[in-house]
Amino acid sequence: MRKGDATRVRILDEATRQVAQRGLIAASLGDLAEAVGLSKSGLFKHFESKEAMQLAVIERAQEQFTEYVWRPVQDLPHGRPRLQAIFDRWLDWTETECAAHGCPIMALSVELDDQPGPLRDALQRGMERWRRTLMREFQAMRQPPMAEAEAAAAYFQMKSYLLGHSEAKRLMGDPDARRSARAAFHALLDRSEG
Amino acid sequence: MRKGDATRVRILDEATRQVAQRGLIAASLGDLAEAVGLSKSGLFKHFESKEAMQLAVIERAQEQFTEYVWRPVQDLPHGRPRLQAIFDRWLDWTETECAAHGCPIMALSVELDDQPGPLRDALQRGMERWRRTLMREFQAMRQPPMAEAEAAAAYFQMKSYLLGHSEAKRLMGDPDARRSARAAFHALLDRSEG
DNA sequence: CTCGAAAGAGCACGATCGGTCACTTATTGT
DNA sequence: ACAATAAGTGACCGATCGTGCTCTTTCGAG
Repeated sequence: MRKGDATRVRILDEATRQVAQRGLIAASLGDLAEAVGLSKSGLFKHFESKEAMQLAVIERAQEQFTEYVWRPVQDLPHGRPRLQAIFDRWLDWTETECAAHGCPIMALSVELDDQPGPLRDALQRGMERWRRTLMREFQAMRQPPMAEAEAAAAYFQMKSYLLGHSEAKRLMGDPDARRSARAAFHALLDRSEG
Repeated sequence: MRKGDATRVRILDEATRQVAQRGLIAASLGDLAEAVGLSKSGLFKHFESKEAMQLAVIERAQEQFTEYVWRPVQDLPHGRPRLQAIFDRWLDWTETECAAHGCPIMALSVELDDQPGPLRDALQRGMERWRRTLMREFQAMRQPPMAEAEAAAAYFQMKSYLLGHSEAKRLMGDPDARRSARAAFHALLDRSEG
């Protein structure tokens, strides 16, 4: 039961890459098996169905994101220092980690946003948790903490700048994308500070 | 030669819907033919290949967007009034026009952003033109016109809010998405005004 | 009205899709 | 070390993919 788990992770990591590049539907078991170095049926034995694998991919992608963006900042002080570090780390995620194949979470977002079901639910759950986390960081910028509505507005803008950065950088090839995003975000932090 | 053109438009409109929902690769000629009421080969005669059709879909989607967002505002005064109208119209595009199947342009953006070739080029071209148009509107907010770099920064934020709105509304089902986006955008306009 | 051309139907192709099954090989607990 | 079980293989299924081909229907210019 131990070797199987290692293989399963290898499959999911490769699947995450292919999903980021081609989307959930277009990522085929055949290509995936070849990339991992397994036969199609050998790979398939690790999952009950393709949808089960897709679900696992969604969880894995969010795990990777958390590992990359959240882990390095979780010892920083709450509020502005942590928010700045998260933002920069998120930019790195988009520009470096996802440079070759795209961001799996963004690919999933666009693909699943009009497709109800357990897959979308899993994605929404993870993103909602992450949103609550970031809102708490905004609230911690002030003493007493800012109102929930204001934190929600701040989160909306932060997330927007990150989406804007991704499009500008990845699709449009804008070399100033990172600078634009950071400038906008720092202005937001200034506005949010008491 | 006239009936063929009408059919071609019917095909492209339906194809645009399917591309918005499932993506370029996953939108199949079989389903498309059935939805339009043609045989697969009858439909195929209107295009040299699937890629040629995909290219036509990209052009058509941008045409639809321009028609919906730009046309109704082009008689308004330059600067703030027109920008406000564009933003609201764009929100309508996302919330109403694309409610059922998603925004084709956003689907194309995510799918093509790491896939060089004529398809991505066509998409980039259209979006760059639209960006220049919006930047000119920002510049027209001031006398003398604001610097190009500042207009670029303003455009970046505007586009970001629209992306944020789409994700909040469509994926997360946030009922406040429109309000959040409008509030952020109006604050941006205030900041941008001389 | 006629006739050539355009529009479309029907069929078939090789490839690939997700998925199953019987079988062999490798790993693990005892 | 040995039996039990997990991991992985290969052949195969029906369905569907994009794309040709030939044939029929429909249209529009003269």
